[in-house]
Amino acid sequence: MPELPEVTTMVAGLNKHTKGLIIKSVKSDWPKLVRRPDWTTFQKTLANKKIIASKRRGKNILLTLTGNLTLRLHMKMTGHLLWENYKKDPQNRFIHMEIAFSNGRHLYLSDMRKFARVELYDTSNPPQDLLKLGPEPLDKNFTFNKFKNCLDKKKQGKIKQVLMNQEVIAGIGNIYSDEILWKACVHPKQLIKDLDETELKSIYSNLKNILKKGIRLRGDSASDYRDIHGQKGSFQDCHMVYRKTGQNCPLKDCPGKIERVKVAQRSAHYCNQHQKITV
DNA sequence: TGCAGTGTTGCTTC
DNA sequence: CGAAGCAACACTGC
Repeated sequence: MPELPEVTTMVAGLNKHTKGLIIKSVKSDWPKLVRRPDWTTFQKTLANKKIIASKRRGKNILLTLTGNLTLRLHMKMTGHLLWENYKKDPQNRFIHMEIAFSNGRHLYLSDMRKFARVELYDTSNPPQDLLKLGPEPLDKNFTFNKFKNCLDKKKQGKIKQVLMNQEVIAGIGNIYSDEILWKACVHPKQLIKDLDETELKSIYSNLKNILKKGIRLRGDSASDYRDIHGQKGSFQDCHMVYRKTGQNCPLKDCPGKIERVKVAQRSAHYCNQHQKITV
């Protein structure tokens, strides 16, 4: 599930522990997770490369390596990275790749469902889908006007689906979009064209605030996510709607109940009283 | 017991 | 072109 806050937390951990380390070898019991180049070339190319720094772009982890190379990791649904001496936890059993460093330490990729994808490319020639990502929502340059312009491209779209569209804004997934819309008092199926200025402003500011809160709490471990030490984040303790179907709305004095609907084949959770569709 | 549901994305189809 | 459906995989919970 790693969304922007979880990926941010992982990248911070990588920069603390793996910066400057030299890769000795790479192993995998599921080489299929490497998209390109082919597994043998991947192994050979990585050997003796140094990690210069790690960064995040959307939900992607990008490791800048020597040799003008970038190692891209996408955790998809259930992937997370684990550093040497990580905490034992049932979610940390699914190790499918191991990077050994010349100082004897290791970085592991655990992924129950094996959806995670790894890609090594020339930094000057990044994959198309990375280039197509929308702006970073926590960027200083991501102003309210930028936000409105992004949404304008999807006038007929439903707000939840548009918030999760990585080509519109990068990094938001199912959990954070539900929480943002609950706080902004907007129904997940509300069409972009029917949002008024007040609602847009509220979505914009809550989007920034809730993602920042997710980062402060080191991510959401309601399910499988763990940080690189194998430890849980705590955003799940602050869920207002996500997977709370049937419960009372936690908003002060709101008599509503939490309901679940499908939006673009994903489950959306919302309050049936203070998140109404308006036209 | 069995099958629907689960955080994401990209490919195929219409 | 865009949107919808589904596959990739393994586990949980009804």
